[in-house]
Amino acid sequence: MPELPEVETIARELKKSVLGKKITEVCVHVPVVIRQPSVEQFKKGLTGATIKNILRKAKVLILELSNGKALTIHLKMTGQLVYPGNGKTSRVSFRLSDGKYLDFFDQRLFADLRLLDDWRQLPFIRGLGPEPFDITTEWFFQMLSKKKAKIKPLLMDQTFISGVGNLYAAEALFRAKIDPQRSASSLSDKESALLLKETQATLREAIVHKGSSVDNYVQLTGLPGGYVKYHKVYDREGKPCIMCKTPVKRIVLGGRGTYFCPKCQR
DNA sequence: AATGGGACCTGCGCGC
DNA sequence: TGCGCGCAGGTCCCAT
Repeated sequence: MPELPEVETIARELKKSVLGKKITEVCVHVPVVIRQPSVEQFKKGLTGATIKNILRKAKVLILELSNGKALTIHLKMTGQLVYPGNGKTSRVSFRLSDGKYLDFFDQRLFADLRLLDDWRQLPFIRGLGPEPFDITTEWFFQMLSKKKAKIKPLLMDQTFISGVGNLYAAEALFRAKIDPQRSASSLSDKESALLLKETQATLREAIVHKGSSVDNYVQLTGLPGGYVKYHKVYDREGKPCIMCKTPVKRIVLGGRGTYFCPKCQR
């Protein structure tokens, strides 16, 4: 599932390969993924526009266009962007001025493509909390101290901290040795400082390895990301903890599968 | 107000 | 072998 490191990987690759190119044709093979505006308006607004800038906010990709509009893409869980693609088997294909296709795939059709006049006004983006890279240890501690919620669902709450999903929340909590079931306000200043540090480090390392290919995530080239082999707890239920050999436990927290070491994480 | 659960969706893995 | 069920999770929405 694409989280901040996966989307950052794709954004960096898009900058290298499609920045400055013009969209010459838009093929919408599966209309349901176009959430805004109508499919006709979407195609009309994109065709002929040049990709002027590419950025990422949390898990959202933003392609700013020469006509002042922006294409936003939220991959949700199974979305993929591939370049160069074949322009045929995708949900949506963008033919570019180099004659190649930027293909959008999405097995489960949860993803969200929009063409917006002002992406900053998109309610989801307006509601995003700061990314883990943008806060200080003092600030983070203050934020946690006001929250009774369990720490792991809170880390995944995009209005609280943005960019972290189920996988990296589990990894960061393991590295900080914090039980995912603890109330956020129960964390000491030292624990919260360590959690922020490990969250940042986990995300950075995942970016270096171009993301985690669980489910469908692939890089823009179609190759898998390389971070899965560094996962310490995620999807390792019953396997020995890498630190103490205790079997990794899986529980459901906030409706999501949560992996942790019951001995190391307190 | 904050939290929990279902809906959205499809493919895969499991058990019978 | 084949079928049906449960599960996977990002976000929205509604109920409590």
